[in-house]
Amino acid sequence: MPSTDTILLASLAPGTVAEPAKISAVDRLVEQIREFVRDRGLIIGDALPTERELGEQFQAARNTVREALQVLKAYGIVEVRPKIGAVLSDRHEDAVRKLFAFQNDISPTSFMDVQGYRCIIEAGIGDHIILHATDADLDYLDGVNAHILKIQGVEDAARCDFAFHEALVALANNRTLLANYRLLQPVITQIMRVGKAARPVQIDTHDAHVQIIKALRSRDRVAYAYLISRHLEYGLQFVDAAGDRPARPG
Amino acid sequence: MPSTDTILLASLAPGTVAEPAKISAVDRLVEQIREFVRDRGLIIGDALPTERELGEQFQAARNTVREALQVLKAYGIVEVRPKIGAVLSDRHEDAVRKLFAFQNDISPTSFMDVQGYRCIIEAGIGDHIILHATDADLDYLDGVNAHILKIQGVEDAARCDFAFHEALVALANNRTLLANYRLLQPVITQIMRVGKAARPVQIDTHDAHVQIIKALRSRDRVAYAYLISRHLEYGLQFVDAAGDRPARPG
DNA sequence: AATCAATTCTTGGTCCAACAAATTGGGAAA
DNA sequence: TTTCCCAATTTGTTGGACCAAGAATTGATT
Repeated sequence: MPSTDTILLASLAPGTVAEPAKISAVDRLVEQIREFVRDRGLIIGDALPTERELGEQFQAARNTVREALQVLKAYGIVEVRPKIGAVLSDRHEDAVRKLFAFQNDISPTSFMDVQGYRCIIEAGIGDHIILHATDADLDYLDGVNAHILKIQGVEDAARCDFAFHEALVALANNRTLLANYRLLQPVITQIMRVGKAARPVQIDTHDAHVQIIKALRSRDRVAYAYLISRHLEYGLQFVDAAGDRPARPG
Repeated sequence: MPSTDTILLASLAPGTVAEPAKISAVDRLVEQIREFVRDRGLIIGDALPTERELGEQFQAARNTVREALQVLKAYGIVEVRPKIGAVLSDRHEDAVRKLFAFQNDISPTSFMDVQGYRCIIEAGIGDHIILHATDADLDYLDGVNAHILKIQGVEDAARCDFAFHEALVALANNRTLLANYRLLQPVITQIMRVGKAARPVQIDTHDAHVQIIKALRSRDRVAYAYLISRHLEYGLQFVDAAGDRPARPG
């Protein structure tokens, strides 16, 4: 109820009104460099010209170029190594993820919230998976799931668990959804770490996944929705019990 | 199928391995400034010290401070106004959105994809809305919807339309979901613009929304799922026809 | 005394020059 | 040919300079 009050204001507010004139040299450079990359068709791993060359080419001082490169670096578009120069990077998604992560500080309530989100998504895509997934896809899911049993550390277990659920979401065959789900990777794996630290539950997790895959194989959407919900709520119990106040890293 | 091949590799890859030593002065400054903000309990709108003062306080040259500020600015944490200085900003979400936006540049396929995502989400949250939404919430939805008829421009119409769907998603009562949905705001409103430019469909849109709200009022989840799906597919037709190759802005 | 205009001062925006550190490449020596 | 060392190039960082614009102060006028 309180949240709904702010919705209209937030979305009807002027929002991002682009200021017309007065573009700073740094912002201009950022755009020019991006154009440069686009026009030349540069690809991941290719190196940009040196800072001095960029400055000469775009009529800007080296400091200005450096400020622009810092922005590009923050965006995960380039990665600059001493002596080599700035090379095009594929860390863009990481940058988005990192940035997105600092938005929701990890707190018990956000744990619950994220788990609720997963429940909505993963339960909701059942029909789509059943529609799109081939037997080969489900075999692949089995393969991913099999890794879980072969793993020792909590960290690796969490990563494997996430890989399974990520693959599940991927089967809905929607890039936007997958991208959004991946944004939550740090938070989700954190939830998994906490859960798995409470007690070793690899076997339980594996079995739950097996049942979920079985439901998908038999195209049983009701069973799938039930099993995935139960599976997610199961994990939530541990979080709720053990992760009441998760230690803040750093 | 091709996408699934990369999933495991992507998620099992070493990922973000933090380089142990050799933290740059700029990164150190970024962290120090964030600490400074935390420790002082500074709030949105508060001003940071001047660049010269920051440099003196943290033993760094002004150029270095500026590079750090560029990073903070890219993150949407600060907004620096000439003469005023750097002030704490709440544009963090905008930064995430902007960053997320230039990942998927708008193409017909991504139009389809985003619309598919919306279908999954908005149809999937029916149960949650029915569970959580009060009559007051639905009245509020009616209010948002009413704006659509009073509006002329395509831009405003798109914004209003988005506001309705955003409010709908908000009723699922999950912050994570809402944040994720909001990330797509630029893309979604773009879709709406294209659709509404094809022909003025305010009345159709309004009526569809009315029906959706009615379904929610009567707690009819089947009707809701049907209506929302049809509504989204309806919009998709226009996109498909008119927005085959949407003009690239800029 | 109050108000308004002019001046000064502060501050971000940009540029320049210089040095340190690191890595690369080539050249010299074995 | 191989190995080692030195020099050159490039990023990282610093300090300083100037400009433009806005804020603050000061002064004049009513």
